[in-house]
Amino acid sequence: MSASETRQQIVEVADRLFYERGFEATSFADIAKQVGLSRGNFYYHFKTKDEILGAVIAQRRANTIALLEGWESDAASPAGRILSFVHMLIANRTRIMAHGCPVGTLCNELAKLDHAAGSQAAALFSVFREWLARQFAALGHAADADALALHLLMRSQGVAALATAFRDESFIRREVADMECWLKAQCRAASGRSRRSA
Amino acid sequence: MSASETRQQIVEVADRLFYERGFEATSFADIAKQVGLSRGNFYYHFKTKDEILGAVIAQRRANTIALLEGWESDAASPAGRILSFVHMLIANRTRIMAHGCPVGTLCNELAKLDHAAGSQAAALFSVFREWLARQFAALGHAADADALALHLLMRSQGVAALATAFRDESFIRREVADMECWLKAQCRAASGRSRRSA
DNA sequence: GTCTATATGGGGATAGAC
DNA sequence: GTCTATCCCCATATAGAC
Repeated sequence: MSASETRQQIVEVADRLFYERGFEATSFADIAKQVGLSRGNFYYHFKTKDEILGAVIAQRRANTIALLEGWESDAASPAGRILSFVHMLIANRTRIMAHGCPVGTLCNELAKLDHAAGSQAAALFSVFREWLARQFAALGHAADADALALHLLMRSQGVAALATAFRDESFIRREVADMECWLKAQCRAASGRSRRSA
Repeated sequence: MSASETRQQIVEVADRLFYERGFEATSFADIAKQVGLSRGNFYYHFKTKDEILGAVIAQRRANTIALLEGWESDAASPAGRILSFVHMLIANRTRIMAHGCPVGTLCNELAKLDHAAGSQAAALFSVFREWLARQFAALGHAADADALALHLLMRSQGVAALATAFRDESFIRREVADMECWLKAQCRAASGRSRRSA
């Protein structure tokens, strides 16, 4: 197998294990075993654990950007795009109830470890934040687009955290429905304002 | 020093370190050092790390119940009591921005470790949940008291998660203000309903 | 590019002297 | 109740043969 293919496999397995078990709890041996590699050979591809973490975060960032671009082309309206974000909670509910939000839990873990990559992990949130802010701006909320983006991110994080603790799928669905209501209210507020100013 | 005093000191130090650094990342040596105990002597008080975790969770549970009882006597109205809960985010903002919510981050970590104590940690959420539900019921929201309690818990978790990632105090204050608005709306909805049914 | 063998450090946990 | 000394395991990381 070529080096780049092996490297890619390592990153994919590490990505999954860091999510399912956490960064610290995942050992080189765990990753090497699932890739089908000896521990020794592992170091040919990655010198340190932090290097793998950096590659995993970079891949998550690229995947996130691709995901958002997909939503951008799938949905015509800003509101429809924001709904795609909200419905991610339902689409990924099983994994969320088992392991939480991949971004939120990684940020929390790295914050506690005082790890240098903490800011790069937090930047994954920024990718969502800026994309959501653009959608809210397009919706007519130019002035408070960032605050609305953060508010929705906040809700998704809260839902993920409690869904993990209580393993309650109906809670997720109820809160998603509440976010849909909230979003509709934001749409009305924006169109109401534009009518008044017209 | 008496055994019970030493034990209590161990639990307090472990509680703090589990919060600040995480459960797995905290070693016996870390705790022993801060208590001023040798590693060997440590095992006189606690046989396993899980035993310490159990004691820490039990203490957190007792502290939480005491906290809620304090709010119960401090504030006369259910709305005032709920506000005490909401304002906890501001009172603890510095620690939250550094290490997240003690309950949420512990639940997340234990979920990933597939640790047996995960359900006991989640029960800490239940203490808040049931207390909040009682306040909402007293407010006149008997039918959806639990859903409202979960909704507020969800928000506090979301705020804690993003506050840790972005270290943004103004975000916390803005979302707390939004929760106050939401709470007022719930009060109006309850009193409006009771007037109509009268 | 992959392997085995190994160095080194730290973790949890125990035994037994004081 | 506290200590030192020690065991064992597993972690990251390296060296060098193939």
